[in-house]
Amino acid sequence: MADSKKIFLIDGSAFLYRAFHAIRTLSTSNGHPTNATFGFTRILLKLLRENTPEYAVVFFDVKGPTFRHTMYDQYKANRSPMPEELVVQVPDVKRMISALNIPIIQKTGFEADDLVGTYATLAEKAGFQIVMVTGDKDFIQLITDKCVLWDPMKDTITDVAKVKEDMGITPIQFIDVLGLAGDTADNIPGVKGVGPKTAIKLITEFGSIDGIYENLDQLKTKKKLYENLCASRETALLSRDLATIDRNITVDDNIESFKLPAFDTRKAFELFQELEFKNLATEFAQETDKSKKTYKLITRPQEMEELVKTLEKEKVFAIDTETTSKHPMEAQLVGISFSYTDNTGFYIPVAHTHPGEIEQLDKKEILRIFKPILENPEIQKVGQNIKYDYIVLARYGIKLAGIVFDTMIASYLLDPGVRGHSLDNIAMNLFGHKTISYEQITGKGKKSIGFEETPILEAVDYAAEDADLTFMAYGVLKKQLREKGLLPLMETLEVPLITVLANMEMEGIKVDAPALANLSLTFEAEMEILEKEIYELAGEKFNINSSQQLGVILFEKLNLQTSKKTKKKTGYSTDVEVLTKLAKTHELPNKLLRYRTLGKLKSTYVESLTKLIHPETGRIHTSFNQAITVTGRLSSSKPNLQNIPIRKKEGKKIRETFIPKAGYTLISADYSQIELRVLAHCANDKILIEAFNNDEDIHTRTALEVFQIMPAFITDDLRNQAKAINFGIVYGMSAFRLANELNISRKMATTYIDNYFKRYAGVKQFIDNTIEETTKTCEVSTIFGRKRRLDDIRSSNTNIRNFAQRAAINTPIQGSAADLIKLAMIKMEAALVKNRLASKMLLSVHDEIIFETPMEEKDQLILIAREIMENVHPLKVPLKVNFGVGETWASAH
DNA sequence: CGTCGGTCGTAC
DNA sequence: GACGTACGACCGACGT
Repeated sequence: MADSKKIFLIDGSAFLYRAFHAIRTLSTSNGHPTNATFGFTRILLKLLRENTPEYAVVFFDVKGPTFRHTMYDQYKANRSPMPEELVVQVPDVKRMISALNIPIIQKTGFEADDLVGTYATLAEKAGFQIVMVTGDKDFIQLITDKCVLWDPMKDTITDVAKVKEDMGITPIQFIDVLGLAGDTADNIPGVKGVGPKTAIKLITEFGSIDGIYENLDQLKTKKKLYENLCASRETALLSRDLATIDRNITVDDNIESFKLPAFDTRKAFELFQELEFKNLATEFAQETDKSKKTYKLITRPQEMEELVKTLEKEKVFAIDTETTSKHPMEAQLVGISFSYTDNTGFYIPVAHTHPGEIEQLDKKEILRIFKPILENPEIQKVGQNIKYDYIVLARYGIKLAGIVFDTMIASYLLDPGVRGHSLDNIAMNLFGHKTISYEQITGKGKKSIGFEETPILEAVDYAAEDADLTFMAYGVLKKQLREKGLLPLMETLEVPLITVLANMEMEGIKVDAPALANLSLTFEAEMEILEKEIYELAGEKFNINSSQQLGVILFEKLNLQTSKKTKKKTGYSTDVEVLTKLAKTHELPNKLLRYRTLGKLKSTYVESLTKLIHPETGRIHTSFNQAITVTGRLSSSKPNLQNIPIRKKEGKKIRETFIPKAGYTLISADYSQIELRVLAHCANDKILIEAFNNDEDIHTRTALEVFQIMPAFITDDLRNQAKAINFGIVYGMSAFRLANELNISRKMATTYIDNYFKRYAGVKQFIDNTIEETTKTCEVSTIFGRKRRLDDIRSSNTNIRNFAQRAAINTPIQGSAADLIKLAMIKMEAALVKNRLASKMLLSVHDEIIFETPMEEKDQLILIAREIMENVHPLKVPLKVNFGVGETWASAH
């Protein structure tokens, strides 16, 4: 038995519905529903993987009347038609099944059930073991010694023994059970008053419907049942016939045609990509077909000289470096790869520690050969995150020039909403290629080795592929950028910014390490005391850093007033707002707030900054990420220098540890109200423009407008309230939030907002227009043409839609401000060079640029920076920059 | 022992 | 539910 062949007969129609209902909603970005397709795919793949069947076939019903409708015109009459969202998925499901190379069978006038019955009979005759794959109990009648029923969703197998055990009948008797009990789903009437239980009992006793009617007298004692049976004789027989699965349809009986070939991986991949099943697409993506590729190892000087000549002639090539670290300021060069035409790549090993058979040319010699071409601005270079390679090469004395394109940034500009613009992702999206993974070469986790330790022959394909795919992606992405009108933004803003950021990263910023160490000690000492006091107040030790444990102490042990739950409702909230309230009634929350403040400063700032001081430069070198934020802002990481504290006293001490090098000073150049100025420009708002043109204090002006009082009556408090309103507008704030913020009634907040929009009518118009336009196009743009997709703005979910609406308002404002400061940075660097200044740009914090300037250059730098930054791009309002000079970042601000 | 979601806090 | 954009420390659940 075990060696007989197994065939899976799959009830496609049943799974279509089950998948549709099992998975709530799922659709592609353009709104095409995919939940049923996804669910069906999952079931099918699970089936194929867990059973690796040799034979399988999927059956579907055909729309329209069947022979059962001829027998009984009310058959399935209560069935509502297939929902439209499912109808549109049927072709997808069938394409998916075809891509997996599983045959599909359907026949006009019959249901999937009858096809399963017929093929089960045929297969049994042919000596197969049969597994019927369905959740439909009607199929029980088909079970035999060779044929079982498997429900993959519940993972239950029903065989002859199970039927006997559950119901005490044989499978074939189940037809008669259905005949008596009927089936509401199929609108099979059965006998009135007889349900499944009674039906089973009757069939167990009498063997069949015929048996019952032959012995009807025996049931006279049960009056109701007897009467019902008498009245429904015809119906019972009809129901039985309706419930009987046809096992003898005329069909093509070539079971061998159900033998499964391998998947059509390519087709499946393309379909999954089309349906936006990302994980499945990745799974079905194929590794690059190596026969198409020419990846060459270059080790001899003559070969290198030849390659250089070719690259010179080609005028544009992709470059990629292999190194020992992800951080460009620490990385040692291990190898360089190039590609100048599709499907080719060259790898030059530079410093593999286990070269194997291969002889590496001396590093210096290699760099000498390639330096001229790398530094030649006429020869164009393309890279994937080329800022990284620029920094690495710069540390080897090579100043990479002629950078014209970065595939990571291109991918980002095309869709900044997508997280992840790695070459792997890009290659997958553009070519459906799975790249050779880094782990494949170096191993994973503990056992992993550095790239320098990889044998050269194993590194070649990996390294060359990166350059190859980068070059290939360059061609496609450039075309896509052009089509979307994003090429100017790329070429005039993002590409020139690459080297500006690289230079800033390399420059780094000095921190006062001893001062940091002192802070650490001070914080630590106070935290220790607080810790003891907190345990005492709590009456026990607990993990102070665990908000969960803290919640239990505060609200269950000490019975303090609970005010709110956490966002995801996982427990009590213990954030600042809550603790501050509680601090009025209990000392513990008060101590905790202090503990949290110090802990935050110590672990997030003091300790991490200390760790990140570069051993050679003694400075801190952040990474400015150019392809992360949805709005176009930069982000900063390792460490994040864009959230160094400033607002509170303790935090300010951190900022004070950022200092200039000897003989220099720090200068901060801060755009004043850049976002509100951008808003004034975009909204073309009369009052806002007037206020900025007159260089008024914008918060005071808003106070005047909103509160409708004389200037003399504007207090600090009123100005602060107006400030909150101004900020809120930029973020799309609600009356609820404003009321909370200002501690006023919601009604009052509504009045303020109404007043605001009455006075600033241009702003109101801008918000309405933006939402309306974005709903039409699902896209917002900045002044410089940067785009962000906002498909959610059409969501039927109010929360999601509101969120998208606020993002639609905020993005052009935040994004345009980001565009402006990026351009300012580019122009500033050029100006520093042109004026032969020794000043350096060190940091950019959204609306601020930090310079390190020789004392004697101070005034000149401010003059130049003001000129450039304030005139970076003409708007309907002037741009204003405030300067601060100081011996620490805190005092420069 | 790594990953990942949740919570909290810092900046603009 | 209720204000946009980030990074990252810590906890705790979960999987290997």
